Amino acid sequence: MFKTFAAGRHLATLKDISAELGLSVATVSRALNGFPEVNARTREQVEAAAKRLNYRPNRLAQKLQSGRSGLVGMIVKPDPKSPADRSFVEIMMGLSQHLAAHDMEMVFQVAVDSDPIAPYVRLIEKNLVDGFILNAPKVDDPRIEYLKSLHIPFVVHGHAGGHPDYPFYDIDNRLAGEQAAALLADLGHRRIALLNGPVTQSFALERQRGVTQALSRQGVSVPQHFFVEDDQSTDFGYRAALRLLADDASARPTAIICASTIVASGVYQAASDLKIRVPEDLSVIAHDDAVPELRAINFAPALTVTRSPVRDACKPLANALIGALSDRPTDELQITARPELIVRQSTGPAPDRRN
Amino acid sequence: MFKTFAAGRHLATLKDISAELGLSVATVSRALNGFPEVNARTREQVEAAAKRLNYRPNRLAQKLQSGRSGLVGMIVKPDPKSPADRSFVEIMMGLSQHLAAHDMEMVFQVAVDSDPIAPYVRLIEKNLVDGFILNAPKVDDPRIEYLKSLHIPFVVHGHAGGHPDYPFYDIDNRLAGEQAAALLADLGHRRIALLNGPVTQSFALERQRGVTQALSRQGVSVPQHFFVEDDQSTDFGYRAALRLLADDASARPTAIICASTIVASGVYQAASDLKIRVPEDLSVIAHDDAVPELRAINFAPALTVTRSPVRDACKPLANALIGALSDRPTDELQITARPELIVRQSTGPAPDRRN
DNA sequence: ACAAAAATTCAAAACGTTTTAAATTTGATT
DNA sequence: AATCAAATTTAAAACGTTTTGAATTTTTGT
Repeated sequence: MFKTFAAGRHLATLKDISAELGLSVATVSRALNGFPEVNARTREQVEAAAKRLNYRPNRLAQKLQSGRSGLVGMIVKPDPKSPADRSFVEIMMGLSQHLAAHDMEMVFQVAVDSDPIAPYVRLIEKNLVDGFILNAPKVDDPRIEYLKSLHIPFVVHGHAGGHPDYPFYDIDNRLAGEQAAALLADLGHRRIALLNGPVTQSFALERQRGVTQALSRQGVSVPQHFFVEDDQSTDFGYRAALRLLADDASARPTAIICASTIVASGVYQAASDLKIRVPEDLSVIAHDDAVPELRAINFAPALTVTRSPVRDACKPLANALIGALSDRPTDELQITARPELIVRQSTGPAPDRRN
Repeated sequence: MFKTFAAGRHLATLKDISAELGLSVATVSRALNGFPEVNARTREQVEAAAKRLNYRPNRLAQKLQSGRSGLVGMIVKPDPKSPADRSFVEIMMGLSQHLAAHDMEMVFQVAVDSDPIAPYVRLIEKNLVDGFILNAPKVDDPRIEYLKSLHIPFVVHGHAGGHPDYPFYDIDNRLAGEQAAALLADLGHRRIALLNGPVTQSFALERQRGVTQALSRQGVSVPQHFFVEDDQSTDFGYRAALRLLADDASARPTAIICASTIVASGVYQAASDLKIRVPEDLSVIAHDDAVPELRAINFAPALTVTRSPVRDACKPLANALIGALSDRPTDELQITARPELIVRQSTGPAPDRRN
């Protein structure tokens, strides 16, 4: 049998401190909040008493007064097409840590609604959160327009195309595509396939642009059906690779660019099933978010990647969110990180160039 | 450039409604909260006005008054030994949905501290949450003692051994172990190995007990080194299986019980590398949480499992938490679910029994 | 028509904080 | 010692809600 939350204990309040010291509540509040006008000795006493009584400000009362709650919302929408996609977890975990360092908390919610903004409305109308973290933005994401129209602070992991006027952290997905395609083209590959995420997601669109750009710069043109898009599952990688590699050796791709290590593992499987050797017959390169599940270095042969750890996004995102909450100008809070090209054993010269 | 949260809009308050109708704030509050003493016509008017003005109660003000916030905390501690363990995600996502249906929210936090209760203290002292969801309890988990001592409501996914006097949802892990071991023993297996989770976690301890119990009932005894425990990674499954199966055919296990499908996939890999056939030379059975990442049915051969979907826990857990928050007696809120034994193609008669 | 009872509404206090404007104390200057 | 300014502290209001106890209105019984 449980007592209610409040029943158990009494947390010290400003009033307790003020009673203890014979000061007014106002002075105590100011002392603790570092106002310049309070006497140095008074401040010391107050701080000592606060520590002694184990005082913790009541966030809810603060918010009631100030309009700030120290809570930020993160709403994730599971994609029914790829229920195993847990890319948000990394961000959530990292962000939560950095927010905690600034004494903020994250309110988490799963969106089940089909209306993309409904869960945001819900949280906003509850008057609970100061701002939001958005992830996996779609091209022209309606959530962004909505939050902007309400002047509610938010930061975006990724960005939604165009010239964003909101804070975001993103990696240079176009560059990642370019790096991968350029590496392969330099190795003599001419039939290069791309197993991409859905191009309604802006990261996938950018990657595709990067690949296309690098290829056309190098004068390589590939058939349309070499560009495949779907969820980012191993299964997708497996099936798509099987199909592409079913053609005879003169028509099938000699290199595959994968949206993720997850997809690449499917490609490895397909190649192994078809007795196609990596990298002799087929070069494989993937983009690597460095999530712990599937590490590129553990592939056999070790996987060549364009690498940009998701973890890297967390601190800048937390800082950007805090900046946005305190009215700092947006343009200071826009970060585009460069992926790193790491060449391992899964890429090699095009088959007709060997020897 | 962003305005602060509050700057943008004005949410209707009780005062607005009371002004609109010429009533007192108190009456409006009562009307909306279904108090019996308000006149039926008045209530109608108030409800109409509330809808018209799109009134939403300010949760923070409510909490300030009532001591309830409608927020529950979930704190997860990533295990440094198995950084890829994301078993909490399923619970988080499911629970968040059910909580939302009751107009509650989940505050999420990652624990970095080595002190297991520190993050709980933090959240409690902020005076923010009404209760907690605990997951992955250790045997005699200190968090449970702490929360009980403070009379703070919580529910546990899993349980911490003994005769719990707190609300929990757990599967019958001992039964799962028994089912698996009994199936194998019935098939004639005598050398049965167990790749378990760490027995400091109570689920793993229970499974082990179940296995031991079933085996001793059937008069089977296995060498100590057949019981292995570690994180629940594919890698662990792979390495442990390689080691166990390295012995010659008369000494090595003829069946392996795995803590999860993840571990089983490592075992399959090892068997494949050693040219040991499943199920002819080796039977494999795993416990299946039915997480979307790795589905037992997609294994080749399809994996025999004891199955109990994590998802099933979410609704009972949400209900239990809500019950705990409203002082319902604990014993109504204790649920132990039976796993289901699903025999597929990865288990068969012991090799010496074939034909 | 009048008092008593019941039904309904109200004003005010409370929750814990911040902030405004005013009051008090201290120190310096004459 | 009196005056003025600066430094420090205070009381009170505000945020939006619920609840207490009292006040008002309506209904009932005679």
